[in-house]
Amino acid sequence: MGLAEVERAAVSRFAADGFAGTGIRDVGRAVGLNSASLYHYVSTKEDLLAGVMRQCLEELDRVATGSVAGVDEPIRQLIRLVGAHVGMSAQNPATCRVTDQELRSLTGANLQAVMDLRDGYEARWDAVLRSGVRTAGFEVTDRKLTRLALLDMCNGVANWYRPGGRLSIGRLQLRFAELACRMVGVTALSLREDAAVQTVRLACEPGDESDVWRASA
Amino acid sequence: MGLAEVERAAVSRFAADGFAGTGIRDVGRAVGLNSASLYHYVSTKEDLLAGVMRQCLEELDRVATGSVAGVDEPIRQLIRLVGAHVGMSAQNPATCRVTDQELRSLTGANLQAVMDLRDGYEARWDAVLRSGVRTAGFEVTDRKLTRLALLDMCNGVANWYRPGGRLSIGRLQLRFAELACRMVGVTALSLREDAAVQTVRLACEPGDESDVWRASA
Amino acid sequence: MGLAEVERAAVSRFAADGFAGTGIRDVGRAVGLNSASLYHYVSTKEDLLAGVMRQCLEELDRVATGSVAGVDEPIRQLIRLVGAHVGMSAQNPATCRVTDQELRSLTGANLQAVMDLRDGYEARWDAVLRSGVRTAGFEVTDRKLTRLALLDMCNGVANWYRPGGRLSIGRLQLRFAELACRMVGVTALSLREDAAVQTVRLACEPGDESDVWRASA
Amino acid sequence: MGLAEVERAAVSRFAADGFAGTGIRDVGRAVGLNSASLYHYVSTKEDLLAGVMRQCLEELDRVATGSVAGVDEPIRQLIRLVGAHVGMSAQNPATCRVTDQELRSLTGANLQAVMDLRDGYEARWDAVLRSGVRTAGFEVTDRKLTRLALLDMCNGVANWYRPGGRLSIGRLQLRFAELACRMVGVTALSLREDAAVQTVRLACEPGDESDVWRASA
DNA sequence: GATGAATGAGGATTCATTCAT
DNA sequence: GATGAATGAATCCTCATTCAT
Repeated sequence: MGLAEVERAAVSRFAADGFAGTGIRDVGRAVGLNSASLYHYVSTKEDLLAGVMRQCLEELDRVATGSVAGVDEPIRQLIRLVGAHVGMSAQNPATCRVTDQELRSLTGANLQAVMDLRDGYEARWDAVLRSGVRTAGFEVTDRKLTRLALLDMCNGVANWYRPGGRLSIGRLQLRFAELACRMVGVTALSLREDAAVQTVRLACEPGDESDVWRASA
Repeated sequence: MGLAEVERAAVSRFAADGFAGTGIRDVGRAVGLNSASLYHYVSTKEDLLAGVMRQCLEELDRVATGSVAGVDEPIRQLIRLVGAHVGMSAQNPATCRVTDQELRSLTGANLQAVMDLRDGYEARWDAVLRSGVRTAGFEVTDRKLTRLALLDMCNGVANWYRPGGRLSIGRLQLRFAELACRMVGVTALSLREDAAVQTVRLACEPGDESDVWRASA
Repeated sequence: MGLAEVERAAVSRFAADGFAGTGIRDVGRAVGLNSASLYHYVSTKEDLLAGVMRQCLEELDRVATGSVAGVDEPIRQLIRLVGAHVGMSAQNPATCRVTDQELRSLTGANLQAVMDLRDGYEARWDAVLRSGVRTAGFEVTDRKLTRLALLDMCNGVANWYRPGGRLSIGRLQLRFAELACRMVGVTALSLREDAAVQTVRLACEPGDESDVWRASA
Repeated sequence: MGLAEVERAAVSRFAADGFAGTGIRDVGRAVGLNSASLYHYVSTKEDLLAGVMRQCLEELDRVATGSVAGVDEPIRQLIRLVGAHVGMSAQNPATCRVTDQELRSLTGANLQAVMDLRDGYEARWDAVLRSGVRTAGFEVTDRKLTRLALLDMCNGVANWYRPGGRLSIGRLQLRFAELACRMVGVTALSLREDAAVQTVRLACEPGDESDVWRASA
């Protein structure tokens, strides 16, 4: 028993019922711990949330950064960003859902820290789009709008993808990269190599045995 | 004072803090009513939520249905669906956010009813994609995935669009329709006419004076 | 049922078990109210305490001020201060005990407000001693120490006096005034008239039926 | 590390925040011990309290008994009782405060034992007053009331005296003895010798470095 | 000696809801 | 149509205490 187990249980419940809709007792029940015992591993319900959100965004940033490192062509960078994001979302759907939807549940320093991470990450996408428009013939009418559309599309994956489902993660990355390329009006030559960004399963992502997906029908 | 005011207040709070994170007293405070008085207009907190979700989905379906009625070409149908969805999302962002995110807060008959509406609506998109692939040369590798990507992209609008912002709703519809066409690999001839689907402001959508957007930074 | 009843119950319990030793449910039980219902009358447990402490100190100050108004001779002023303090303590023993012992349970603005009241009241005693020493032959070796000894002696009344006991309040005032005069080395001529300061029962002082005294043995 | 250190920490916290307001973890933190480790030295939080109260009352009784042993004149006995009590209070203010105020926190056998000690001690004062009235011209109108006034006055010392303050303990004893003599209407001849009763610092009295006095302002 | 882990009970406070007025 | 009063259940979190290590 340790922090990781607690976080997995928490993410599982938060993803299913939302942060506000989840009681600390629910989390406890999900790890097989008295609600009081949780407080050996965690200082506050909100800190528990903030912890997993930070892990998620930090890993996302790390993967994204790594994936575009040493790659010059903007279209290949874009494909890799999509691959990274989709890979992370598909491999850690619960954590990503929580990270995407529970900003409003944070306050004070937690909120600030997570918002900073998110803003930094989004800036990375914006930079790729900008250079693509400038030097690689991206046909983008409204850069900000395109960035939002791309990110919302990719974020969606965490809402419906189930590990072990019909599509493999590799296929998913390929398809979304293809869509992204079309959205910026560019035909890519190296889709297959670039989209397959390797991502990891986060320590806080609940295992498949959890019932996160029960209520989604 | 009437049901509409109560619903507006409720949507405003639900959109800002989530259903579980909103107290019935918060809703009351937002309409200037004692929490007990709310129960003259509403039978239950959950019913209040279910009511606005139903209104939203029913209007969405009505607009979508109307927009494609009498239109034969699949690409024009798709453009109109996008226009309808984006228009609704931009004109009723709070309601659409709530509708999109609070399925998990419903139970029993409420859940069933709303899920049925949603499934019907999504089937409509699927039908357009199917006929597009069959008869209009849509380049769609995976139909279900494309539908999800399209809908997630469009749903995203409700998360960041602010009425009176930089972009008019018409522009927004145009841009998103353009993106959608690219995603299905088709060049449209009548973007401008088809995308501008007329949508209404729902009775339950809170006015601009509300502070729904405060915490979104 | 109203705030006064709640305060009486609270004072009764606080006096018996201390503020920290009293649960909000205990207070509720003592008024015959669900613990949740208390929050219709009171915003916070600490505010409940602060309220009664302020009432007590304000009334004490009012009585003391009134008792010395228009009286010139310091010894008569001293006798009246003693009469006022002893009268208040005897008529409101529970409230006075709580006020005397629970400063440490207050925080922030509550603490500041009550400390200001207390300091103002003590300054009044000091002023009488000073003028007594200067103009009325008080034999006081150490003024501050004498003030502390006098006040501690008078405060003690609230710890053991029971309304309806052996001594009437009038007798008590007389005896304590006598002791105070001796302590400052002065023989008073008008003990009987001056000591009998009229005091009131506070709205928050619990009635005799309460079991405040149970545990004192 | 030993029982004494634990008791010192406990007294320090109890004096500052009260018994009920002090958590066992607070005590632990104050000795640099895990809360579980405290239970090697102590069987129960209440027993910890009872232990220090007993030490205090036993030492008080010992000092008082010793101080009047072999002294015949009631006035000299009274002076010595005052000297003993004031000396103990000034040298062990935290312990004496706790002992004076936390009777209500004891139960069962602990309560009985401490009440017996206290009653025995008070009886000693009463005896001195009685013999003073009978054989030494004490002008005491109400013996019980006088005893209470004397003891409350002396007990007060523990609430405001700080070791190393303006007054030495010797001075303090002298002043209080003087006040006591006046209260019983007798002029003493041997104040200086009799008042200077030697007292000890209890093993459970926290050192000056503690922050017991922080909140007293 | 010391501690981390664990827990049932209870801390203050808020919850959605009811009902008499 | 509106509200103040009331409540049982639940909220997050802390309590004193135990025990295996």
